[in-house]
Amino acid sequence: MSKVVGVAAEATTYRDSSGRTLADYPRPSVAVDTALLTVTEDRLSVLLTLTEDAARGGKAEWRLPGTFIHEGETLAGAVLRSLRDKAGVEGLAPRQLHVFDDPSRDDRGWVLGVAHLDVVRADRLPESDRTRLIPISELPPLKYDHASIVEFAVAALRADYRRMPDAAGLLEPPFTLRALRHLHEAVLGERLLPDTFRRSMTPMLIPTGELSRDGRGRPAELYRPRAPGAV
Amino acid sequence: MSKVVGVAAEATTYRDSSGRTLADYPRPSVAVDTALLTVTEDRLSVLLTLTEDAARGGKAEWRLPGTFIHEGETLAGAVLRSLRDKAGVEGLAPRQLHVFDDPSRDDRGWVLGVAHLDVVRADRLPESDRTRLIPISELPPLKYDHASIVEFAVAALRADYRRMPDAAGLLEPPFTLRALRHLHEAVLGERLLPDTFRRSMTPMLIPTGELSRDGRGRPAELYRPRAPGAV
DNA sequence: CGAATAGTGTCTGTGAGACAATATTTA
DNA sequence: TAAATATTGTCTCACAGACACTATTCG
Repeated sequence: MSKVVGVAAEATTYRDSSGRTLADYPRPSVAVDTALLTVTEDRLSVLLTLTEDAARGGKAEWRLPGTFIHEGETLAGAVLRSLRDKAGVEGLAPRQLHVFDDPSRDDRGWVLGVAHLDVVRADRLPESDRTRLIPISELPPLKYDHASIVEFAVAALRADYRRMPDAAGLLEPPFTLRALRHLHEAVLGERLLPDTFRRSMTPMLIPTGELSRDGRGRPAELYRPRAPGAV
Repeated sequence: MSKVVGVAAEATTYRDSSGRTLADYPRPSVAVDTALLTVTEDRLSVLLTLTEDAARGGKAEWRLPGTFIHEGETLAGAVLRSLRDKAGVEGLAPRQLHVFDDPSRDDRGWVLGVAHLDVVRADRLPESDRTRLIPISELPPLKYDHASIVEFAVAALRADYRRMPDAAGLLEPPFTLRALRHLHEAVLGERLLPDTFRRSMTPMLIPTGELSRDGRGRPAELYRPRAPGAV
């Protein structure tokens, strides 16, 4: 039998009931693609990059940052690596969304795509001519099934924000209820009543006693998120 | 470079910016494992199988049915194949739950495990000496991370049943509210008040006008599930 | 003082939980 | 008729939405 390159060494030790090893069966390439969401100028936005094809004379197309998973690496590790390499962002917490498995979804071959969501404050995203922050209400056509990934990601993030204050940590504590409400309005894409919002959020916030003196009117109290599960 | 066997043919056509093809990078094996849930004797149960190791003198261990994905096959296709081959069940609707990606989770090598949930009526599950239906409250130790998969699956199914009547179609319509309530009690693992349950479910049910004459007391009306999204 | 913003009082409607009453059948 | 089950009435509580009012600051 021909020699097999580029596969896990340990995979050659195990033999199944037919005497075959894992390496004797075809394996898919596995990619991770990440919808990196953030809020800029009160709008929920996603980080897009230009395809490499553009650099080689092909048509420029927008896509989500992604990469193929390496041996010995977790999916989250691959996501962090791709975000570092393609967007220059560090230290995030990727969340797995869905595996896209249509055998013909990638014209390069048999590729499973594991969609991820990650969230980061916009000020930690460096500007670049290969990447851009686009409001999710103004998405251009995306390559592969990346538009579906953005849909999954937005739905997941909105569910989080309906459940608790600043689930993704986009706000630096302590913050005012006004700032928190503006953030939620951006994420959810709808206006919220200040009094209803306050009453629904205060059980999950700890008042600091300090006041914010930013705006014109009466100073607002500053809050910190309460540890989830606490009374 | 050495010849590569057992990989997608098309994968050799595409070359990336470094001139490499997909086949030049190591790829993981991808397995699907399925928690096949059902209700027997008013208890939520899962289908377990004995590991092949047992047949070859190894220690007998319980696991979920699973298989490696084949080329050109979808994940759902692999799940259906594994359930047909290992449990003799046909015609289900697998639902993707989560990818388990710990590089050391499988001692045979680098294997990603895509956990799935599927649901079927117990009477369609043939008896076998290699498979068993075990109530989820009495699970034995499971191989790999299969105990986590069962947890994911149970949580997903319970969320479905909290949302709508018989989300998985375990009941043959038309059915009485009593039968539906017993089913929900089995899935959720808790008692439900008959009147509260009725009022929460009737908006999603269509009364047939027919009556059931099974039990002793006043006959119960028979209902069919309303198409989701309808008024 | 007046504008602006923060925060509270309170009314209303909705829906879940709970208990009680009524309805219809079989033994 | 008595027991069993189905179905409805209704009370209470909690909470979201909505509007109005009070509180505190800056210019």
